Amino acid sequence: MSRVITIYDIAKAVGASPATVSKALNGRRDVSDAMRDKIIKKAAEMGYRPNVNARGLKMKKSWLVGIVYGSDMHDTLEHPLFLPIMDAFKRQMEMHGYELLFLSQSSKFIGDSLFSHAFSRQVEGLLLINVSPETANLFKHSATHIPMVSCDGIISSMTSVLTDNESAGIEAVDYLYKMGHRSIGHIAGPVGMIATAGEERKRGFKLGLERCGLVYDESQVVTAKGWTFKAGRDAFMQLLNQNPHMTAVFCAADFYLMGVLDVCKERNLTIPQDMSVIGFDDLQWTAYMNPGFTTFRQDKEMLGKLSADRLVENINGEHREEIIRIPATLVIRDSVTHIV
Amino acid sequence: MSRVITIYDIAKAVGASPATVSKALNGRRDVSDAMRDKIIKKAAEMGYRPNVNARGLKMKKSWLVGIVYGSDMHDTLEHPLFLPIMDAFKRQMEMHGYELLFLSQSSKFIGDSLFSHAFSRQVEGLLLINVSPETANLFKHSATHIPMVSCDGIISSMTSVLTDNESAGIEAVDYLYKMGHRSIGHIAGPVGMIATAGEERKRGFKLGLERCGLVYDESQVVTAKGWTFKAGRDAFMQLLNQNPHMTAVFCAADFYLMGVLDVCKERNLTIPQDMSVIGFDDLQWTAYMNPGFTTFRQDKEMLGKLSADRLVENINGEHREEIIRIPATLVIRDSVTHIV
DNA sequence: CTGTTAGCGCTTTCAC
DNA sequence: GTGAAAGCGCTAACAG
Repeated sequence: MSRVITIYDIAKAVGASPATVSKALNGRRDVSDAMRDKIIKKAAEMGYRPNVNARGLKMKKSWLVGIVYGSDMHDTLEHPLFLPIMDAFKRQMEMHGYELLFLSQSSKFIGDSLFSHAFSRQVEGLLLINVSPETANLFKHSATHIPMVSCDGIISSMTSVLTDNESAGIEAVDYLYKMGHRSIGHIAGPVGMIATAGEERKRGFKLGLERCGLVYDESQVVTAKGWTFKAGRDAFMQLLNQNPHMTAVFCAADFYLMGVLDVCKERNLTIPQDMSVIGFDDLQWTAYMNPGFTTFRQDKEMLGKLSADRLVENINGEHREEIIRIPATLVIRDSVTHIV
Repeated sequence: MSRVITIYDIAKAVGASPATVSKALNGRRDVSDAMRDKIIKKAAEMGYRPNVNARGLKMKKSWLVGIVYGSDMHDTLEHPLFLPIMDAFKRQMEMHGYELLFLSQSSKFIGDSLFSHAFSRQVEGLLLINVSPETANLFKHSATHIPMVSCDGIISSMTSVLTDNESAGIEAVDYLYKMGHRSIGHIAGPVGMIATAGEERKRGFKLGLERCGLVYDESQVVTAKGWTFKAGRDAFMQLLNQNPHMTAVFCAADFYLMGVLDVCKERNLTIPQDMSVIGFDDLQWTAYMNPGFTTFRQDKEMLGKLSADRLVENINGEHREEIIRIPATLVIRDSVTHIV
């Protein structure tokens, strides 16, 4: 940090006092127009940059929020939702005048230590993206209260913004039903993990069946043992064995698609002729597979934006604990066939 | 920002002066052990958090660096390298005592305005991840000089940290050669884009051929018109037409794999029996395809870590402009066959 | 060892 | 309209 221009320098240059410069730069009305113009011009000329920290020190307002992401699983770092959500969040926070401090939960910084950092930097709020339940707990039990919003995961006692998984589940079944399918299976996401997405999608699946007047049987759902290819593969295998006549499967995650594909190849089942499939997340490659996969797209833009709006509301004192749901959209490609 | 504990509060509580408290808390030696213990204990008890900004104001050291990411293409937000690199960078910066401010280059904040932000926050350095050439230019021409490191892209006049693409290209050919292939094609990445990865990999391809004693012919390389599936598909089609006897293809990006797959299916070519293929990036799904794809893995951890180390060096005044290369590793799976 | 003082850059009364 | 003065929380001389 080399020699930097301060309001004192400007004051000296235009022959005014620092106070006046401050006022002019902040658009106060009690400065003559002539003086204001002169100051603003000079400031630009000298390349003045306000020292946000000094200002914050005085005003007790940092205009900084922290963002905490990631579970302990390293994989999530490659989760395609994170960056888009963060980016949308950032853009919206910028609209509100805030900037972002990056606070991932690396092992050493879990819990209180993470809070220390946040506090020491005077952050005014925290966005939690997909944090692990343990961390969430630490946060809730922390003595200090700081406005927080959880995105892509429900954390009780704070506003949570996430995809309407249940409705998506219903829509999946509905779509499959309309396409003529009557024997539908579901590979559910694991429970007890980050977020409750797995359970919610499964609930939607059941509700969808009900609405279409189909009877639900335990055998139609197999819960995968993780959000991975392998887990999907195993689950699908079991599902097929339990439902030899199944014509369609709704996967709670695109990751499972690969497993389904694998098993289908093994058993000589063609997609979509012999097996229709719907995924979840619209991962990049799903569009390029052959056939292209029909899958749900989460509205990452909205997820980030609304998280930002809620967080600002919280910061401004309007604390309300609620769960906000963003609809997912079904992206129809070629992995579901119409049967008669 | 509610009522917050300061060193004055602690001073009062233990009956010492703020200066002593400051010294004790900062591990200075000129405080009696008894007093130090008392202060530290009290501080913890009262939940004291140092105000980093106040300290920075005094010390002229913010312990903050900014991170600028993303090209103008929205897609990059889903680029699987970003988050891992950022995360590795963050962890390493943390080791050095720094925290991260998030400065994506949303359209409105390009160029000087981005600098204003960075400056106003007193950031001591900037990490540029894969920024667009235009932005890079704005940075270079900016009047203000602030230590910068470019990751995953070469920007002249600053230290750049990136994968050793050329060597990877050589290795690809070498491996293919050892597996018995003699007619090898290459789908090159587009030129003039972010980074020079495309050109570098192509250069490696040619060098590899040379080393293996194979003659290179123009027809063996087709440059894709982007980093997309579609571009890869078109390129491969052309490549096949130009080289009917080709038995292997080295793709500059995993994205191209899908296109290759597509064309192979069309032409009834089985991978790897009829066509061996190598990709680049080790995207998650490449492992789960059937067959699993052989591809290069970039060392995101190292990319982030070294970027951090170099940036800190720069901040500490050791300015050197260099290009640091990190080797990629060939992840061998089943998309290359041994021919006789 | 400990405390007093001054000042980092900024904003904000409150006189003038 | 303008400026002098005080203070945000912290640290660095420098006395004592």
